[in-house]
Amino acid sequence: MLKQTISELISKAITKAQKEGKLPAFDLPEIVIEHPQNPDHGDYSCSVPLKLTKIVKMKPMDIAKDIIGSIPASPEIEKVDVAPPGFINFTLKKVWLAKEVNDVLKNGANYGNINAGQGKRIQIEFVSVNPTGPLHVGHGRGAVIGSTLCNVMTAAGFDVTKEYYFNDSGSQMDSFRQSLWARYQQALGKDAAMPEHGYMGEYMVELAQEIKEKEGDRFLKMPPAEGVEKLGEIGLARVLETTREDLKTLRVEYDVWYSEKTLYEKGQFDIIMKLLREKGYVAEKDGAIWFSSTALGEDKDNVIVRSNGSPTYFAADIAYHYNKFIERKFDKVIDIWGADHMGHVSRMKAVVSALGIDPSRLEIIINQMVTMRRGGEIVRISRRTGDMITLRELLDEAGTDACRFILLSRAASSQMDFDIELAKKQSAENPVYYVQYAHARIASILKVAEEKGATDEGGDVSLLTTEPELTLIRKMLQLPELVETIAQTLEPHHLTYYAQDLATVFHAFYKDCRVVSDDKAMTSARLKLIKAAKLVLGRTLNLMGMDAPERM
RNA sequence: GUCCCUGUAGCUCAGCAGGAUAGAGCGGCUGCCUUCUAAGCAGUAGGUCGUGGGUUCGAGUCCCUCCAGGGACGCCA
Repeated sequence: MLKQTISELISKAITKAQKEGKLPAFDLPEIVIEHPQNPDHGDYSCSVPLKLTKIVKMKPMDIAKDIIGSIPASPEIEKVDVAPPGFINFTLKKVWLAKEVNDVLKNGANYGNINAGQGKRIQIEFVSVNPTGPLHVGHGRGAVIGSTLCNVMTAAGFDVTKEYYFNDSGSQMDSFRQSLWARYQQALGKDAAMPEHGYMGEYMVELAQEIKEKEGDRFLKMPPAEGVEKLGEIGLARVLETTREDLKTLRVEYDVWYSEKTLYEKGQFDIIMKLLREKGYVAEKDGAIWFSSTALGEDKDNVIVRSNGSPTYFAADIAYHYNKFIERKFDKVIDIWGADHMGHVSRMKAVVSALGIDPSRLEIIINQMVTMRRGGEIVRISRRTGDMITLRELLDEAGTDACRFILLSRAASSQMDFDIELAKKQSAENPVYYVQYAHARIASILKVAEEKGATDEGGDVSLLTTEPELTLIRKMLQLPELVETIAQTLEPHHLTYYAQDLATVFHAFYKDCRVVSDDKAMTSARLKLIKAAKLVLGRTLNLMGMDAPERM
């Protein structure tokens, strides 16, 4: 990648200048290369001379001059110059830029891939909602961020496992079973009260009705405990199936669906209890067993086994992370949780280090809440009261691509508004259509070219010299850089901005440059360019999990 | 009360490990279709980056105070 080439060029130049005695000795700082906002400042810039003033005690402009004096000529770079107060600016050769079109075409659908991950194994767990009811938008947000991040990490050269963890044991599951049991009895015309903190949503009534129609009253004929258990199993399977379907519609699919229950059945829970006990992180108090997180700097200790003997959600998650790091040996684990899990972050990191695992191998992304609006009015969403807008409803109303784009377009750490009326009403003006339109437009030009017998064969890309053409190429070349940035920062929302930028420069090119014309040589060159642009646009949409339509 | 996230244009939000004149979309206003898709393009208006200090060559970005919105503080998950 060019960014890296330039960075190396500068560090070599500094070393050379040091050897020649122009610069004093010091350890090389990290050389950050960026794109100047003002195109007059060239294609790439570096502010390292400014950073060096503290260490070197020279004027930044002088440092910059010494550095560029030691930069050799290279095939990519037209000129290197110094600009006050101490920037080094690089301008690329137009011919080199134009030739890069061939590189994009050569890489095809793989363009943008890099090898930052070097095949390291990484597990990304996201959504992981209790299987007790339908998904809502907040879950959708985690799903879109997670699946997009998976796509990008794969492109960045990591070996990614996409995983959904479902809590099929524990007290919420009990509550689900009891609620379903009550609704089932009601569906059969019996008088039954809902449990106190039960799932009050209408969907439970529908689920009970559905089961009644398929299975009849057979659960009532069993001993009550068994009936609740068997009914619960069927209900759980049904909810999981719906979850899977909804996510599939959102274009989110997993490699592994991981059951909490198995952590007890297959022994991971016992192992972590033993390990924590051996390491002295376990205390007993009030009849319960606690993880001594305060010993690791936490605010408070946390219960892992209740006084009634049942393990907590925290205990299960410890066992699950033991499985991720120790048993399955992932190099890195990323958990994507909703804002309601914020309190869970620091104790999870603490317990991971208590197990002897470097906590920097665990990354946790918290996605903030989504506020739903219908027009100006805020709609509260709560699964337990059942007052909610489901993800399914949203997908049906606004479409997968529009939903994905909106949910992806904000940093995970920002709360966001999602106005359903706007999403529906504006669907024709939604940014996603702007991007897809650029793709469809290219497809349309290619079709016209084909009809007229024009071809890109033998096209000479060095004919591409005008600003709209070169601006388009420059933007295309940023995709690999973006993949690298996202792999580092774990912030996939930048893709939506890049996609819009790329579409904008294409539309500007389209306005200024006629592709299919009487000039055969130019037609061939530009056909190459737009084929490459189509690939990059398509890849960007593909990374975001969206369609790249041939016509609109 | 303690901890975490957020506060940037009328609205919704970017601003990538401090760097050159603070950006986009939507909305407002003015133009552009006999030419490959006008779901488009060009132009224009709109900001004391919540407040007050500090760090330094330089702060929307880092530190502290305060204000506002949201979230978490459970033997729920």
